[in-house]
Amino acid sequence: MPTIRQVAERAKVSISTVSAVLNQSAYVSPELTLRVEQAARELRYTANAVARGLQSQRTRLIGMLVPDIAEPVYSLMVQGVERSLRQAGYSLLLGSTHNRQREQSRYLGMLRSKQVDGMLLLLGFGPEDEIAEAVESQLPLVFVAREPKSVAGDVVMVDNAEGARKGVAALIARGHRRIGLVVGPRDLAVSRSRIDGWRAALAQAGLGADESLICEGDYTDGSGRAALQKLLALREPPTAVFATGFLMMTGCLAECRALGLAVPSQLELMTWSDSPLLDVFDPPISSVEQPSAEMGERAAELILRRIANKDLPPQTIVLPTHVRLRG
Amino acid sequence: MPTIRQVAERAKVSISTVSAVLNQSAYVSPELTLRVEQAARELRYTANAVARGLQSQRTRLIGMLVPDIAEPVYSLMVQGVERSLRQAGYSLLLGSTHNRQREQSRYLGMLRSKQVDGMLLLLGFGPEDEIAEAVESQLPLVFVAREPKSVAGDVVMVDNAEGARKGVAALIARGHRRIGLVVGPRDLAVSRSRIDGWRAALAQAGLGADESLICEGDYTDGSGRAALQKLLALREPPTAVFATGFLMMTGCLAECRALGLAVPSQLELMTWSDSPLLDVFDPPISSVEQPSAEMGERAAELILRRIANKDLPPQTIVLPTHVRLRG
DNA sequence: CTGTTAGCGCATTCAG
DNA sequence: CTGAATGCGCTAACAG
Repeated sequence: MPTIRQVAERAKVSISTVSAVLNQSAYVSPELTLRVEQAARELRYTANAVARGLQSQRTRLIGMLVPDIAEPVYSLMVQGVERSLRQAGYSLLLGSTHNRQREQSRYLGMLRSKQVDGMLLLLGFGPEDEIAEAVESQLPLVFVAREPKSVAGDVVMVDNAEGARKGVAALIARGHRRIGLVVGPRDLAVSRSRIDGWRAALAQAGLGADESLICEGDYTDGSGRAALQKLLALREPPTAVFATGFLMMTGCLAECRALGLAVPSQLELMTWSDSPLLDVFDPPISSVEQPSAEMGERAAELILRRIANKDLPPQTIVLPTHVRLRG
Repeated sequence: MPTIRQVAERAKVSISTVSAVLNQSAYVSPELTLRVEQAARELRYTANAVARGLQSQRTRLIGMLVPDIAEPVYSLMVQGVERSLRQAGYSLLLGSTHNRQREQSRYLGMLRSKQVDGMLLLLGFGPEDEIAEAVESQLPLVFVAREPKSVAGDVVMVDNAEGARKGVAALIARGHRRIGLVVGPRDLAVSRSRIDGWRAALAQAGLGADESLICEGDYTDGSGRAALQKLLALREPPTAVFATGFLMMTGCLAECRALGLAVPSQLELMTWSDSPLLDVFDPPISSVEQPSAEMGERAAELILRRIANKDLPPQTIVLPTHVRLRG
């Protein structure tokens, strides 16, 4: 790889002149500019971003941690983030935590050491203090689809309680009285909010909230299958199940298949996802839609904004959810 | 962020001693080792990977370019790559090219400037010379799901011609005689191979290959819809359509829905994907499965191997495809 | 306006 | 076995 020095030698100027024309950071006479540009082209010179990063203390790197890249909701968010970042000339450093505390910590350290200019944290688990530390370290940070209670940072989210309430209310309006809820781990605020929404909808309809209808999963399809088994084993099984994750829903669906249960006639399914696949496949699965790709875009915008100005007050963006009834 | 110098001062040793214990690159007396470790812990010291990268000329960064992160096949590959890289202590720099030549060039430059230790190129478009240049630049490079003709590099792929042949043969075995083919752009070797496979299957069955049954798409669902429209408008429309991309298939399916065409009874659909969703949804869509996640893993292993030893002979890994008949 | 110089944080000689 | 010195490639003062 050619260095700036080689370009300078070839153009017969000093390295600072080369730097000046490359960064347009100072006036350079047209003829020297031309000589430099030509030399750079001939050498196929590309500035070394590592050296530049060391000097400027900015890497133009944004770290992003997601639970699982292959889950449609997250890949949509990643897509949105990537789109915004690329436009702004930033690159994306992506990591998958698989909802594991250990992986998250490890990645947090890795991203810190790589000197990312900012981080996007999706639905992180675990002790708030580790996160709080990251916040205090002044590193620009945006939480996505997470509800940090203790820390004051930038957040992009949807109103989980309200979304769940609307979804369950829609199921009630369809005549369901016992509605199972498959949520993620309870130590996530997101899960608790959704449970609250489920309760609120039932209360509004004057229905009791049978806690045994709540199943905890870990967003894998396996946990979805297990949850459905548990729900169907109840003395009074639900007639509808709201599985708040795409894979957990497909797990439920697979279990229905295995049991020969007709969907939605024998058991109605609802999920939390905005995958366009729900429109083209049977059985019809209603859903609470969140604008995942847009959340990613907004998160990227937020982090860039904060990088530009660290003193901005923390901002929370709450995007709307929509109930999509199908079938 | 604390620097190595601050750690040294706090531990009352020299910088090189700190470096030695942190990298275990030289013997340091137990007591000094202890002092250094404690100082590092107290300061929450994390080595600056940028400075280290500048010095060592290795960033432990791997760049990966995919056409579209949200396409299931690619998110599976990304997942596989990320899994392998993380284990090896490398980070993933991810970019989406949207099958656009411009974006690909831009990213290629960006990754070069970021001094990635290696690159994973998925199904890249465009002039081979740009790619060839990257190869000649000695930068470790692995092609995935691409068939570079001119260059000799590491490759992970599936046998596209054979996969397509098997898929079409299966459709023929089901009684179909006119089989539409929706492929990606013809300037991709992958597409040409699949067309070859389609032809081979027809030839083996003694059927003519009507070229008007071949539609070119761009892997978006919109292009899938358009392709199906075109196929159905033929004087003699196909009874089965092989859409060689997940989104192109869902596009076809959406169009069938819009037209009230029953799948598979009136029109059978086959796709090229290993999305587990195909197992749980209706209508049954047969598929030619490729092990996408594994391709990602193998690609990551290959690039790490090459980084470790640049002089290894180029290797091509061809993974098997499987026909999954559904419905 | 252009060239010289001093670090950015770290790893790595080489003396001591 | 430990510490002082050099340079990775680049930017930003500063001097000329």
